Amino acid sequence: MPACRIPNIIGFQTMGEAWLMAITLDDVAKLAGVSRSAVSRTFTDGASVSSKMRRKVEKAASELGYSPNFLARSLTTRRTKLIGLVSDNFHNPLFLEVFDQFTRGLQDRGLRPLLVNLSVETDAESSARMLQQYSVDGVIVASSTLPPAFSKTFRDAGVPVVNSFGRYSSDPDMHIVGIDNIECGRMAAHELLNRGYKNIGFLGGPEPATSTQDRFTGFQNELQKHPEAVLSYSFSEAYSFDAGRKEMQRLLRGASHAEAYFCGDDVLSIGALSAIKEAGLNVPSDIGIIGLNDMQMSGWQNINLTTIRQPIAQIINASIELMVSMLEKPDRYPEARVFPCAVIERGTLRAPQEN
Amino acid sequence: MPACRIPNIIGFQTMGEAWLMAITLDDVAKLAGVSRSAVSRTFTDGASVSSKMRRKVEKAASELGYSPNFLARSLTTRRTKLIGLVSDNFHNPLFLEVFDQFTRGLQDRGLRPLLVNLSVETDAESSARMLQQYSVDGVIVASSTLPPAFSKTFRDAGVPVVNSFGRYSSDPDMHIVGIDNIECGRMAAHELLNRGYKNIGFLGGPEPATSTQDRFTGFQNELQKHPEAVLSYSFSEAYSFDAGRKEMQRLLRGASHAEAYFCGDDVLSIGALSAIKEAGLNVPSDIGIIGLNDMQMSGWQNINLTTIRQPIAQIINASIELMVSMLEKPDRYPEARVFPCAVIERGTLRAPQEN
DNA sequence: GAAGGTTTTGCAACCGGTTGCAAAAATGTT
DNA sequence: AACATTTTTGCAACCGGTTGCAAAACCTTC
Repeated sequence: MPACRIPNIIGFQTMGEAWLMAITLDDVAKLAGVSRSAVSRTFTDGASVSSKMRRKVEKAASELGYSPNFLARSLTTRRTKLIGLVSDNFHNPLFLEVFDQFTRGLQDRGLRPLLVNLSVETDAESSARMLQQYSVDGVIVASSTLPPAFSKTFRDAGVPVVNSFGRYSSDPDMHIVGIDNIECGRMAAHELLNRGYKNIGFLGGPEPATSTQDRFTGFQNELQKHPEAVLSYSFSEAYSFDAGRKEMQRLLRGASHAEAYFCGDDVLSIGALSAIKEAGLNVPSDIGIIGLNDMQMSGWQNINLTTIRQPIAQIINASIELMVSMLEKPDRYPEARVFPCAVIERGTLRAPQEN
Repeated sequence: MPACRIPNIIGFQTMGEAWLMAITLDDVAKLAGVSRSAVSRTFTDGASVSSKMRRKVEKAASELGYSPNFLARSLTTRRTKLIGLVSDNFHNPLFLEVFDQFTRGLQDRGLRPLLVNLSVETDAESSARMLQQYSVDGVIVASSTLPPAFSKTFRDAGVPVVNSFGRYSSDPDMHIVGIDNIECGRMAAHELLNRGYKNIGFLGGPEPATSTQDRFTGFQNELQKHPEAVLSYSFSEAYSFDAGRKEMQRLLRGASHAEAYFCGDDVLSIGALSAIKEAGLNVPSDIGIIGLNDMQMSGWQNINLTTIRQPIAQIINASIELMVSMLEKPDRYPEARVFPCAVIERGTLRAPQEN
C-alpha cells in the first residue's frame, strides 16, 4: 500500500490487494454521529439543516475528505449535469475556438461536456443511445454540416437538444442558433459587386451541406439583381485547406477564372490563396478572395484574409443559455436565434470602386 | 403530450405535466415475465443466460426500446468508462488534431472523454475533486505546459492518470508519454549547425514551462560542442502566433539578429515568419527558422515550415493504451514512453553547407 | 427412473446517494 | 406552564442497476 495513496483508505483486502475506497455518506454519518439524511442534506442546497448540524457534518466530512458522488446522486435527482457536445468538425481550426468557448461556458455553469467526435462512420442512432445511457441532461450539436435529421434523433429520444451552427429556419422544430447563411451569401455578393468585380465566382464547401446551399442561394439572388455580373461556381470536397487549394488549382488551370471568389469558409480560402500564390498570381491585384468565419488565423498578418465574421462567441453563449433554460423547462417552445455577420476588411479584396 | 415524444411514455402526471420516463430493467422484466436479474444478465456480457431467456428478454427490450443505464450500473461495477481529458492548450491548432485523435481513440475502446478546459484560474484541486465526483475511471492530462504537480493531484486522489505530452523522466512516478525535449533541442541545434549557421538563436516558448527549459538545455549542450557558434536566446509569453510575432519583431529591431532561430513551437514559428516577412526580409535567404511539432498547417504550401515532427498519433495511441492497461491493473508500475522526433525538411532553412 | 452433476434462474442485499413522511425538538404565543 | 406552530431530524423506501447464493431446472449416465 504505497504511502502516496493517502488521504483516505478504509482499506479492504481482496486477493491480497489493497484498494482505495471512496468515502461515502455513511462514513461521514457514522463519524459525525448523525443520520445519513443529515449528511445528504448538508450537501444539497436548499435543504433544511440547522447550523449546529451543518457544522458537525462539515467537520466530519472535511476530516475524511468526503465529497458526494454525483452519479449516485443523479439516480434520484435525475440530473447529471452532463451535456453531450457532439461535433464532426475536428479539422477546421475554427472549432478549436468553438470547443474552447463551449467547454469554458459549460464549466462556468457547472455543466460537464461529454465530447462526442462524430466521424463519418458512426451513426446517429448509436451516439444518441450512448448519450442516453449516460443520462446526459442535454445535447449540443455543434456542426454546420450535419443534417438536421441528426439532431432530431436526440429530440425524439426525449433529450433536450440545441443545434449550434445549424441551419436557420423561420419555423424551427428545435432550438437552433447560428447565422443566416442566405444573408451571408448575399452580403458576400454585395461586397464583391461593390468593389467593381464583374466576373465573380462561388467556391463553396461540400455541395450537400445546407450551409453551402444557403450561401449559394443568397449569393445567386444578389447577383441576379446585377445583370452585368457573370457568375461561375463550383464546390470543394470538404471544408479544408487541401480541398480549397485543389479546387482553386483546377480553376486556375481552366480557360478563364473569375476576378474574385467567395469561398465557403476561411480555411478553404486559405487553401485557395495558397494555390493562387503558387501559380504566381497576386492577391488582391490579380484575384480577390473573401472568406467566411473570421477564425483567428485569418487575422494573422501573413494571411490577412478579408472575410465575413461569424460571431461565434455570441452563438456559443446563446446556445448554452438556451440549453440551460431548457434544463429548467424541457418543453420550452423551440426557438431560432440568428446572429448577424459582418464583413471584416483586410487585404484580399481590392478597394471599392467609384462607379 | 406531443406525438413526437414516442416511442416510450409510461407517462406519469405531475403538476399537469407529462414527462418522458426512461424504460427501466423492471419494465422489461415485467413485460418478459422474468426476474430483474435475468434482464440484467442478458445485458452484461460474461453472464450466464440460456438462449431461450435471452431471446425472450431481447424481444421485450427491443419492444420497449430499452438500453441499460450506465450510471446506475457504474454504482455496483465501479466502472463508468468515463475518462477525464484535461488540457490547457485550447489555443494551439495542434491540439485540435490532438482532441480529434484522443476522442476517436477513446471512443473506439468504448471510453467516453469528459473534457476539462483548464483555464488559468481553475485550480488543480477543484478539477480533481470534480472528476472524482463523476467517478471517472481515469484521467489523461494532455499538456506540455502544466506543471507535473498537477497530474500528481489526480494520482494522489487515487485516480489512474497518464500524463500525455508531459516531461520525460528516467525515473517516472507516473505514466508519462511524450518526447525527449532535450534531444529535440539538440536535434534542432545540430540541424542548424549542419546548415552552416553560426549566429544562432533560440526563441523559446513560455520560460517556466519544462518543455521550454528542456529544449533550451539540449540546444545549448549541442552548441557548446561547437565553439565557433554564437548563441542568443529569448522567450515568448505563450505558445501563440502573436507571441512569436511580437518577439521576432523585437529581435529584428535590435542591433543584430541571428542568422537562424529554433522556435519553441510551430505556431510560434509562424508568428515569427510573419514578423520577418513584414520587415521585408526573406526566409530562408535572410533568416532561417526551424519549428517544432509539425502540425498540419506547417505543411500548407503557403507556410511550408521546416520543423521537427512530434509524433502525436503515436503519443496519443500510447497514452490511451497505457490508460486502458491501467484500468485493468491500477497498480501497474509507472512507465515513461518516449517517442523519437524527426526533422521535416521544408522551405524555411537554407540547404546544408559543405564545409 | 433415480442419482449425480451442471447450468440457469430468482431472491434479496447492495452500490451511494435523495426524499416524503412522521416523530422530535425548538420556538412562539397566551 | 400549557399549547400551537414551525423547524429539524431520522426512518425507510426508492433511484436503476449488479451479484452471491441457494433453489430449480436441465442433462447425463447407469
